This record gives sequence, C-alpha cells and structure tokens, in this order.
Amino acid sequence: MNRKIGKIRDVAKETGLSIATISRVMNGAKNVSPATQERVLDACRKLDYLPNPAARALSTNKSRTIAAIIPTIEHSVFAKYVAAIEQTLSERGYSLVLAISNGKEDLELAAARKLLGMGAEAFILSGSVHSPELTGLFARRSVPCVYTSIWEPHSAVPTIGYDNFMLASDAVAFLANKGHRNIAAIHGPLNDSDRTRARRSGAGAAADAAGTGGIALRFFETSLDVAGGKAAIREALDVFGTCTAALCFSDVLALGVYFGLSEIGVKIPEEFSVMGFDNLDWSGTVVPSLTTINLPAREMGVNVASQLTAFLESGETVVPTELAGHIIERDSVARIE
Amino acid sequence: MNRKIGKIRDVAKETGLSIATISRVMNGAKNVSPATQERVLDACRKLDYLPNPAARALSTNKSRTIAAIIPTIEHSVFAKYVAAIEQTLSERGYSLVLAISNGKEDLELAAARKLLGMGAEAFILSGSVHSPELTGLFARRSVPCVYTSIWEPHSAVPTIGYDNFMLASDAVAFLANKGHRNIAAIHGPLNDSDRTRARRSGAGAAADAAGTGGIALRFFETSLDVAGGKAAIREALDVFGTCTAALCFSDVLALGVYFGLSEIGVKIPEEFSVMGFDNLDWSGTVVPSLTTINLPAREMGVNVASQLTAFLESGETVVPTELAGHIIERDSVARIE
DNA sequence: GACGCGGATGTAACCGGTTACATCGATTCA
DNA sequence: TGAATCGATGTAACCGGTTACATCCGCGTC
Repeated sequence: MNRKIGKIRDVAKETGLSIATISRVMNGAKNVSPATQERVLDACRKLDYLPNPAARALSTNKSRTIAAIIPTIEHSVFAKYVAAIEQTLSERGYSLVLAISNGKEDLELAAARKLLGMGAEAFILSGSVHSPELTGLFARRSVPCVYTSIWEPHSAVPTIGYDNFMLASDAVAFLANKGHRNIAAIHGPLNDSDRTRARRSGAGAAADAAGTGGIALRFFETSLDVAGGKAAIREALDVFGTCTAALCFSDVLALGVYFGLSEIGVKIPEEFSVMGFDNLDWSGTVVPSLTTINLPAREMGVNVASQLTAFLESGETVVPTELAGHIIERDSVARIE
Repeated sequence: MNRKIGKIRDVAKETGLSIATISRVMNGAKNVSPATQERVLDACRKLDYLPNPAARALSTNKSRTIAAIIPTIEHSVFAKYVAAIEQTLSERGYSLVLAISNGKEDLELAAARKLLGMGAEAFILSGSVHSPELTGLFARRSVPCVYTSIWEPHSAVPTIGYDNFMLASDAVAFLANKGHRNIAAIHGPLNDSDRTRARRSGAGAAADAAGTGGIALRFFETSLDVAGGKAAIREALDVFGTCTAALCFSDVLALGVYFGLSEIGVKIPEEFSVMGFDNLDWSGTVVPSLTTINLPAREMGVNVASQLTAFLESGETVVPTELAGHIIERDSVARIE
C-alpha cells in the first residue's frame, strides 16, 4: 500500500472532522456548512486526496463505468461513433471501457465477461446478433444493455440506430431513379454483421419492388477495407459487365472502387457511378465527391451515452430510438437514360 | 442491491466451505484439493457467481485497468494503435479505459483526473508535452506512465515509439535523393502535437544538411484530415510553384493531396511526387500506391501494453524502446533529374 | 506413542469509502 | 421555561472480497 496517498481518515484527522463529513463534502451533500466545506476542500488539496474508487464502488455498488464492445475501430464509422460516446460519457462523469470483438461472437462473450468482472455497469453492443450466453448473462444480472447501429423497434433489448434495411432500399431506389438498372452491391463479410445482412435485404427488396423492367442487382462480398473495394469492383466488372453503378455498403469500399476504376481508366461518374454508405469525414472531399448515405454516427454515440447515463442515474428507461440517415447527393452518381 | 447475483458467502454456504477457500479457488491458489476446487467451480456456475470487482480491487489495491489518453481516434494511425493496445491488454486480463483529449492539455488533465478517480493503474499518453499538473499528479501518486509515439531516450518518463525527427529527416533525404529540390511539407496543427514539431525539425535539418545546391523546404500547416491535405496542396502550388514533391506528415493528408491534384489534372508521380507518413492500411491500395513511412503502430501498442502489464504484475521496470519506422517505397514518388 | 511436518481449510481483520441513525446545540413556539 | 424542530456533525455498521494466521488432520519417524 502506497503511504503517500491520502485516505479519507487522513483528511478527517487533518480537519478535525469525522469521515462522514468528509464523505459528504466529497459527494456534494447539501447539509454541510459552507465553512466546513471550505476547510475540507482545502485539506483535500493539501493532502492530494482523491477518494478511492474501489471503496466507493463497493459501498455504492456503482462504478460509473460503461462498456462498449465494437466490431472494429479501424477505418469506418466506428471511430467517429466511439469518439462521440467517450465525449458524452466523459461530460457526465462516466468512463468508457472499450473492447473490440472483430465481429466474433465468442470474443464478444469473453470481452463481456471480462468487462462485467471489471465493474462495467452497462453495455453498448453493435447489432442485434449475439451469443445466447451473452444475452443470458446480461438478463440474469439485469445489466442494462443497448444494441446500436441498427433499428429494430420490437427487439427485446432497446435499439438505438438507423434502419439499415430502409436505407439500403432507398439507395437502390435512388440509383434506379437515376436510370441505373444493373447495379453491383459491394459489401463486407456477411457473417460478421447483421447490419450488412439488413442492408443486403433492403437493397434486394427495392430491386424486387422495381418489378417489370426491373433492376438486376448482384452482390459482391469482400473484405471491409479499401483493398476489398478495389478487388470487388474488378470482379464486378468482370462477371457483371453490364452494371453501370456500384452501391458500396461503406465509404471505405467506395474509396477502393474509386481507385479500382482509376486504375483501369474508367471515369466516375461519366462512365460509372459509385455510391457509398457512412458519409465519413472525407467523402465530400474525394474527387468526384461521393454520393453517400449519411449515418448519424456522432448523434448515435451521444444518444446512447446520454440515455444510458440517465438510466443509471435516475432510472429513466432507455427508449428505442431511430436516428435518421439520409442520402447526400454529390457528384459520383450520374443520371443515365 | 441486486439480490439475484451471488456473493462469495453464498457460494460458501452452498458448498459448505469457508469464504477463504472460495476466494482461493477464484484466484487459482495452489493449495486447494482438486475435489474441493471442482465443487466450488460447480457452485459458482450454478449460482452464476462472479467476484465483485470493486471488493476485489479494494482489498488488493489493483483494478486491472489501464488508461490511454489519445489525441484523436478518428482517421490516422491512432485507431490501429488503440486496437493493438486493447487486444494485448485483453489477452493479459486487463481492461482499457479510453479518453480522448483532442490534443488539448486541459482536457488531458481533466481526463487523467477522472480516470485516476476511476481506478486506472497506469497511463499511456501520447507525445511528451503535458501539463505540469499532470506530471505532478502522476509523480506524487507514483502512477506508472509511458509516453508513446515518440522516442526521447533521455525523457524522465519512459518513451516507447519512433524517432519522428529522424524519420522526417530520412524522408526529406529520400526525396532529395530522387532529385527533388523544392519540397512542400504538409502537416497538421502544430501546437497540438510535439510529434508534428519533431517531424518538422527533422525535415528542416535534412534540408539544411543538403547544403550547397540545397533544398528549398516550405511548410504548410493545415487541418489533419483529407480536406486539409487537399487545401494545402492547392496553397502550396499557389505560393511555391516550383515545388515538385509534397511530403505529408500523415497518409490522410496525402490522400487529400491525391484528390487535390486529381482535381486540377496533375498526374502523380509523372508531374508531381507525393510522400506520406503512417502507412495506413489503404496506402498500398490507392492509385498510384503511396510511398510512405511505415510507423509501427500495432507493434507500439503491443509493446506498451505488454511492458505496462509486466510492470504491474511483477515490477519489471518498463524500458524505453525505440521502434523502427522505415520508408516504404511505392509508386507515388518519381525520380527527377 | 509423542513429535514434527505439511497440506487443506477456517477465522477474522482489513481494504476505504457510504450512509442510516444518533447526537447535540440553537432556534422557535406554546 | 420546556418541548419540538432543524441543521450540522459524529458513530458505527456495512459493502464483498483477500489474506495472515490459526487450526486440524493424517502420516512418517524415532
């Protein structure tokens, strides 16, 4: 035990007050005289006192720590989202513990156990597909938990996010409306993400809905990075030569498509149209600027963090929330007849 | 208090053993008979018992939590680095609490206080410039701490990272060697980052060293994102029309330069050379592939996390470590005479 | 048979806070 | 003047683990 750091008893001794009073001051209780308060605060400063978080957590049964388990933090929209969560939690005096699952259910479960065993009070997960053990674990301990990046109003666990099905469907409709009839949809690994699956279904539904004179939609699965996009567009052009547009389920993939096309001298949008998903910070800057779907990543982070802290503080139940995404039309999609 | 969740006393009751024995089993102590161990483990499973982290932390004075305060998590090399830290800590049974400082000293200090007051046992900071209060705080409480992303062998606090001065200097030498005499160096906000300053000095030193028939190096400060790079190259071309190469202190900036040049129809590398810094995962995929400097972000994360946990576990002092960065020559820099 | 020894287990103090309840002095009111 | 009230403060139990130390038991030895 480090002798240097002051404990509450030391502060009590220093001020001649009881530990109860010190504790009251530290927690901003109302019934302490201003004079005493001042005295205590001074002593704290002098002794460099900081309440022991473990002791505090032990008696209050609150750790002021919230865990987020995300599939990845590298590239894509997750970084933005995590930053928003961190910021918001921080403002409210909570900390964020982070775990990365790489989209694997078993890693996610292990991470959850670890974080639970580390005192996390609430969990932020991505998507709605999780190991049953995980959900069981949370249920038994009644740990508050929310699913994000998706919108499923009837989910047992509240969701806060956007409707991936609808957005993808809108995207296809948008392209169709521009005259595109043969569309390559490029997406990341399917079994890692129900968001991807939802987007795929949504795109498919829109294509089907187009009915007669309908839309040919072909899916191309690839790795979720720039190289993946580049490889996928090459394949698409190869096996689906009639396609005139690529709908990428991430701006990162779209960037790969940009370079894939640049490499073979195909001009965007004159010769080929590209549409993204995410609206990452650079997507308006690339040339041509990328038509994409804005996902409210920051907003989502703020919302989740606020609701969860509100719940923990005052029991306000977290209400499932759909955040609007919308198409941002820029220069990468051409109208064709 | 939630009645559902089992406490150690419940497990003791269930098995008819004492809490000491339960505790021993939970901590893998050697002197428990295999039979008892089995019995305890069964009971734990049955009661869904997980040791209370706060209680554990209180008596052992260890939280198994390490804090990292980083300037940003969005774009750039930090995401990769954070992912590596998380993974490594996770493997060793530690958790990562994350705070984002946006490069502001006061935010950093506030974050550190909060994290300290939340039980972080060690701190990972970026760069070597921090508020004196921060360093004082750590010193008084003797909280282990390491500075990363930089290499300063004589720093009082151990550094684990790469030599930004040297790498930038190498980069300029590399360009000079390719015949470039007029170089625009594009970098992010100066006062946010001593890494940027170190790179700037290094580049300057290399330019000076070139001596007679020397190198004209001009610096352009911009925002650290794709748009920043795009704006900066435009400015550079404007006020420094003789330059033949841009050295970007981040691949993100280089990407902006790519698009800035593409917009005005300047071909890379035939008409203009571009060099990056970071070696982000996409930098080999862009067209033309980007010549850049590989920063060992992942390696750095692993190294920091391992050393810190080793220190906390067994007191092994953390040894300052220089990680090698190196130039990756690809296609974006041309040799000119 | 007494002794020593070592492995398995139990007892209880302790970690550093929070908080219900008790106490105390001053003020107010009948 | 005595009772009731109230605000400020103190006392001590409690949160749920860990761990030093004590105990107990079986076994080999002399």
